[in-house]
Amino acid sequence: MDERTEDQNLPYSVFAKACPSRGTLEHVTGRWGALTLGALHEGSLRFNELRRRVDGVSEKMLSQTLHALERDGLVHREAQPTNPPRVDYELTPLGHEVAERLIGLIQFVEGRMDYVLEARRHYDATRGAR
Amino acid sequence: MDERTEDQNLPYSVFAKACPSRGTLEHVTGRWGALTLGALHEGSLRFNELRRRVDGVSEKMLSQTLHALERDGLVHREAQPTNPPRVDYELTPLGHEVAERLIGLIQFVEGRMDYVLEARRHYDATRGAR
DNA sequence: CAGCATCCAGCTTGATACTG
DNA sequence: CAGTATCAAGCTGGATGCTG
Repeated sequence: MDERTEDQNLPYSVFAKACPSRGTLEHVTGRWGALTLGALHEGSLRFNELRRRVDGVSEKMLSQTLHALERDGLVHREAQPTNPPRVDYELTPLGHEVAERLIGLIQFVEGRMDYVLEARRHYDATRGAR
Repeated sequence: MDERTEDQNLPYSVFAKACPSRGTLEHVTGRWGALTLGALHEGSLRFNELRRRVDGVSEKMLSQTLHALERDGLVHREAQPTNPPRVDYELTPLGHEVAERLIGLIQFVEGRMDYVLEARRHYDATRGAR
């Protein structure tokens, strides 16, 4: 059944369905999670700044993403009880570490896109045109 | 000018909506993509082996995932024209490099799950119970 | 400004059945 | 074994409207 849990006897394994790390990973690597972490890694931002920076995100998704990241302890929410309200979001130390690794992965992939696109061209030429 | 515009001048940026790296990243970090890369990083596997290893994946999703990764040049498909057919999947060198970074991220997060779970508990206690 | 609640279109996904 | 085809269901996510 779960031979996988055997060969990787890690405390929390994404390979285990019921493991909470699966969820956190998805918050981190999901489209909006990744972009949000990327944006906040450069500095703290307010809600609407973030919304502009992470272009294409809706209020709902940004709000949802921020809640998930905050709940996971990756983002800190600083609300000032002023009027109009001002809320700043920033990464926690852990959030920064996660963001660094994520950005590393992203930049690695971006740096190989030529190779990837070439592979795609080849794949499409061999598979499609036959 | 904001840095996003700069980003868009860079070769391939996930921050640009229309950039193909966004797609590749999603193949890599998506649930099945990540698990598939993780499984294959330990060695080549046949279709049904993979299916058993990546527990919970349906034929359709595995097939789809494999195609996407193969098309991106991360997975190599080795089909033998025997009967019954035998097909082996293995990571390409690039696939291994991507997998390593991805696994690094995953293990980092897994290693901090105690912190994350504690953050969740705190968040739920402060937000939920009011 | 900073959000939450609601609705619903559509994409993703999983089951099932079938092919080579 | 190694897939493809099809279809229904469910979840994702965007648009809209409203609150403090």
